[in-house]
Amino acid sequence: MLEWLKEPELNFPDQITAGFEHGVCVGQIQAKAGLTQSTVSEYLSILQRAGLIESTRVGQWTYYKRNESAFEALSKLIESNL
Amino acid sequence: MLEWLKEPELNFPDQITAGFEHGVCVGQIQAKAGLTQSTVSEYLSILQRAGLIESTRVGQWTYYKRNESAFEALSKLIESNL
DNA sequence: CAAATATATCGACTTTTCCCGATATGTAAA
DNA sequence: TTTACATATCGGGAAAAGTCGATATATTTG
Repeated sequence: MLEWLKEPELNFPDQITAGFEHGVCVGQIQAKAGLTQSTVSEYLSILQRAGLIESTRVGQWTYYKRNESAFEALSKLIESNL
Repeated sequence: MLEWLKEPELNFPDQITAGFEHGVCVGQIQAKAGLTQSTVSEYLSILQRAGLIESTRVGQWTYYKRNESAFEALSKLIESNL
C-alpha cells in the first residue's frame, strides 16, 4: 500500500470522486488490496499512528497519503543505524 | 545482536578463546542475550541464511560476524525503495 | 574410545500478528 | 429524519513468530 501511494494517479486510476491532493480513499485501496474493508481500515490507521501516512476526511471519505518527510527521516535513521 | 556485533571488542570483552577476526561465538551472544542456547543458535542461523552474518567454525566454537556488505546493500535498497 | 564442552536441530507451547465478520459511527442524499 | 454509503472499531479465530527443553551432532581432551 505504501508503495502504491507513491504514485496515486498511476495506481488508482479509478478514483473519480476527487483529485489526489489528499491521497486515496480507503475503498480504492481496499479494492486493490483484495482484503476486507475492516482489515484495510485498521491497517491504514496503524500506518497513520506510526506517522507514515496522513489522513484527511472529506465528506464521507477518508483520504490517505504518504508522509514523505517521515519516510526520509526513517531512511536516514536506517542508513545510520543499520 | 546485530547491533552488538558492530563492535565485538566492546560488547563482548569476556571472549578470551580467540581474537575477533571471525566474530563472536554463540555462547557469548547467548550470555548477553539472556535467552536459551537453542533460541540463540536458531536465531543466528536465520540471520546467516538471510546473509546478514557469516559463520566460521573454529574447533568446537562457531563464530559469527556481520556481513557489512549485505548491510550496505540493504541500506541502499531501503533508501531507494522506501 | 569415553567424557566434556559447544553448537545445532526438533517438537511443543506461548505470544504476537494477521485477517475476518459483525456492528458502530459519521456523512450525505432522498 | 430515514436511508444509503464510507469508514472505524470490536471480538475472535487462524497463521506466524518467538521461545523453550530435550536431544543430536561435532569437536576436543583425557
